[in-house]
Amino acid sequence: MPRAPTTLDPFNAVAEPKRREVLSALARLGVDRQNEVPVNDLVDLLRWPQPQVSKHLGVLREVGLVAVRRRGRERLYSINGAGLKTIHDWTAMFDKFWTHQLDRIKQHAETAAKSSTGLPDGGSADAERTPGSANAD
Amino acid sequence: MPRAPTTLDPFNAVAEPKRREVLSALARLGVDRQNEVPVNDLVDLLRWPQPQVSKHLGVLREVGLVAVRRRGRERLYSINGAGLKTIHDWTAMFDKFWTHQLDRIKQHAETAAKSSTGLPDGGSADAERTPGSANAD
DNA sequence: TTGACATATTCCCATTACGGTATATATTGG
DNA sequence: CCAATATATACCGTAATGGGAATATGTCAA
Repeated sequence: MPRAPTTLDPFNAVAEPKRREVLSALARLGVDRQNEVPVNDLVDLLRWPQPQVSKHLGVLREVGLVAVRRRGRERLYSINGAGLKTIHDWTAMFDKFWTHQLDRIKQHAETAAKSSTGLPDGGSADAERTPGSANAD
Repeated sequence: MPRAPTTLDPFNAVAEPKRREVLSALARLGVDRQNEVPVNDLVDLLRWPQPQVSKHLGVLREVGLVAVRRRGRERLYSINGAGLKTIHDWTAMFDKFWTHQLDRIKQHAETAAKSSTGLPDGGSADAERTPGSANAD
C-alpha cells in the first residue's frame, strides 16, 4: 500500500499547495458574493487551466471541504468549514507545544494539579537542532 | 509533476495518518518523560516495524515537526510545535466558515439570486448534495 | 436544432510515496 | 576487538498522484 488516498480526508486534500490556494481564492472571492464563487472566477484569479481548477475542486468536494450548487450553467462553490475545523481541532491538541515552547526552562512550577489533560506540556530539554523548515504556502 | 513532495511542509507530513499517530503517540508517551521519547517506546506502543517508525519520524524531522536528541545509543524525539502551529494558523483563516452556520449563507445566496441581473431564474437552481464525509483518523 | 458557454471527466505519463526486508551506522559493554 | 542494542538507511515493488490535452456533459440563447 503506497500512500493513503488523498481523497479520503481533509488532511490529504489540504496537503496539496494548489488546493490550499483554491481555498484561499474561494474565501477571497466569496466575500463579495455570499461566499459562492463560480469556477470561472477561480480560473481567472488563479490563472490555471480550467480542468486543473475543476479537478482540485473535485477533490475538495469529495472530502467535503467545499460545497457546490448549480446556478444555470455555472457551479457555485463555497467553503465548508467543517472539514477545516477538523484539522484545526486536531492541531489544537498540540497547542501546548507552541504556546510555551521556550519558556519552559524555568517552568519547574508545582502546578501538579493537571492530570486529565491527556497531553503533556512544555518542551524538550536540550534538543539538538533539527532542520526545521516549516512553511505553509 | 505528481504531488508536492511530502517532505516539504508540515501539511504534507501530517497528511499521512500514520504520521499523525506518531505525533499523538509522541505526545502521549512524552508526558512521563519530559516530552522526549526514544524510538523503541514508540515502536512498542504503535506495534509497527521499527523501520517504519523511523522513516515516519524521519519525515516529521525533515519538516521540523519533531526534534531529536541523542542519549547514548538512543534518540529522543520530541514534538516541535512550530510546524503544527503553522497548520493551526492556516486553518484559522477560515474559522468564519465554521463559527457561524453555513446554511445561513446559502439561504442568503438563494434570496439574492432571485433578483441578481434580472435573469429569469426558472427555479432550477437546486443545490447538489456534497458527500461531506470528512474524517481524520 | 445548432452553437456558444461553463464545467466536469477521461486518458496518459512521469514522479513520488509507502510498506517490507535487509543492511548499515553508532554506542555501550566485555 | 567482538557482540548486542538502538536506530537509520537503501533497495524494491506497487499504487496513487497531479498536470496536460482532448473530450464529454449540461445549460442557455437564437
